[in-house]
Amino acid sequence: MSDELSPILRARREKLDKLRERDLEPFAYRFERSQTSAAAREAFESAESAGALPEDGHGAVARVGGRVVSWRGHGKSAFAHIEDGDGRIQLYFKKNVLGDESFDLALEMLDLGDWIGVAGAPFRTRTGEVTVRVDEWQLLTKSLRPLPFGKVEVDAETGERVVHSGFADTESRYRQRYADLAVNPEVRDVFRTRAQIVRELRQALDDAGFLEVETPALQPLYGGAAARPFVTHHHALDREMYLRIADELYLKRLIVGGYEAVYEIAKDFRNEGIDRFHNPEFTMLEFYRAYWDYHDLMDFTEALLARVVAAVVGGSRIDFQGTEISFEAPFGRIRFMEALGEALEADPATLSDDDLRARARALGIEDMGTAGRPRVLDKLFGELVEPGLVQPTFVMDHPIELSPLAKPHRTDPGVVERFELYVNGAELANAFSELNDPLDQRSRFEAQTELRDAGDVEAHQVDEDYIRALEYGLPPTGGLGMGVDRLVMLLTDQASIRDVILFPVLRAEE
RNA sequence: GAGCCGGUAGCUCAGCUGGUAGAGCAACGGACUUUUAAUCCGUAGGUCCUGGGUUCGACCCCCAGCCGGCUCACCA
Repeated sequence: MSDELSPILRARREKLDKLRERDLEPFAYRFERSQTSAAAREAFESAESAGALPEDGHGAVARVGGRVVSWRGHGKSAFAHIEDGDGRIQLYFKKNVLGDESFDLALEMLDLGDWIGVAGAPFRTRTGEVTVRVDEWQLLTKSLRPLPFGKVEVDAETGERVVHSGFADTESRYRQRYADLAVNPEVRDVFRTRAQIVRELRQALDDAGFLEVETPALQPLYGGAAARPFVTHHHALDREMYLRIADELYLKRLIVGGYEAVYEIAKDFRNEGIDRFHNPEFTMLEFYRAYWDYHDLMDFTEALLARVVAAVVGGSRIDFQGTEISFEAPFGRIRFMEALGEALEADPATLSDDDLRARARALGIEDMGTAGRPRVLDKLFGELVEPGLVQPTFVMDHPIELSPLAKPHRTDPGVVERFELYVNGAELANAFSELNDPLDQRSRFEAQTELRDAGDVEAHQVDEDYIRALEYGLPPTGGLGMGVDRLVMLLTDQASIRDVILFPVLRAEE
């Protein structure tokens, strides 16, 4: 930081110096806390309702710690709130209780943002708030930079918190997430819910007999999705390596190895654009189960999401940005070509490539000149059908060229046994009956190679080792990938992926 | 990558037709021993995102750039 401190920072440094001059340690080593703020309040209230409080109305002494988040001085007394992991509790500093020295020190030295520990007896103020009368206090950490606190107003009738002029600048909130979290408790709640969602997913899979595994994030070849990778270099091996874009091919190798059901919740990395649905690193759940096909996966996915939604929001319905979404099974199921045919009011199979391109152009889709037929179908689908898929819907049976790792449909030529789950017009999961014919897999990879040679940087590479694994024998297997961040967005009602990722990728600050 | 919007005090924001920057909160000093957006009196605080240009004069107009948001493009 700069050598010239702003006056506001200098004032705090001066307090720090004064504390040290008085041999008061501004950065303590520990604090013996007896209870959290919430526990202290509950203990007082239960004593109160049991009629167990002494004459003076004060409960048993509590030792609580936290960050000073508000301060209202009244001369020879002061009210403050501290906040800990459980919430806020009011403190009452009183000169004749603390003594002149301790009281004056608090007035002189304490700032919003400081961490303190206090010991004192809880009581109920005239206005009814459970409050700790501070008998002793101790500075735990001096804050040298003011946190961007707003003023919190609690509506007396509804009990709702209204924050006035808080910390709102999106850029600063993402860059300084620590400050965002420190002053916006509802942001902390989002990430608690995120942890709950991941925990629930994990438990559901464990309960269903899946084995949690870890596969390489650093890979010699990347695959399992169509995306540009991050490329890095291993010095000792002197070779290029890639950050994974998906776990898929490794997880299926494990099914070859004899595990019947595996899953992984991991970061994937894709070297692509950033917007409110995409962060370059994101969390993906993938699971694979022997003997299942994509119908089994759909049934399981419905149950999995129902369980998570029930655990997190307590029901089957959520409100997302003003839209009600129901996760009640069964989800809608539509077939890719049929849905597209309805939207086009014509059977896509009977339309020529030129017809399809003309339709795309009519919709304002550009750059369709070099795209192959499946690609055009995909674009048309994205434009015409996807936005309407608000309630959870499985889109089934995609064109084979779009799905190099999926098994051909058992009766319908030209398509594969695949589904994508759409919610609120966005893709949440992608799954298929896994292609387990190594000869077919090789020719699919080779078709990808042609796309690659034609300049498609996202086309698959040929993974010889993966084909070798398939040659040993992959049992019939169903596999699914789900974007965990997007699920968290839905269940926490956040419109941007950056609001469910603690430290989203941003450009350099300078 | 394109379009639109934004960047002014620590925070939230205002700033007219171009005339030399303001409020609330926070800070600092003072009053106040049950307040809670505490209140009252006073004080201080600015690289107006950066760099050019136009002008007697630029927070304001023009050009270029940086950063962020949204939309589009991209994206299994």
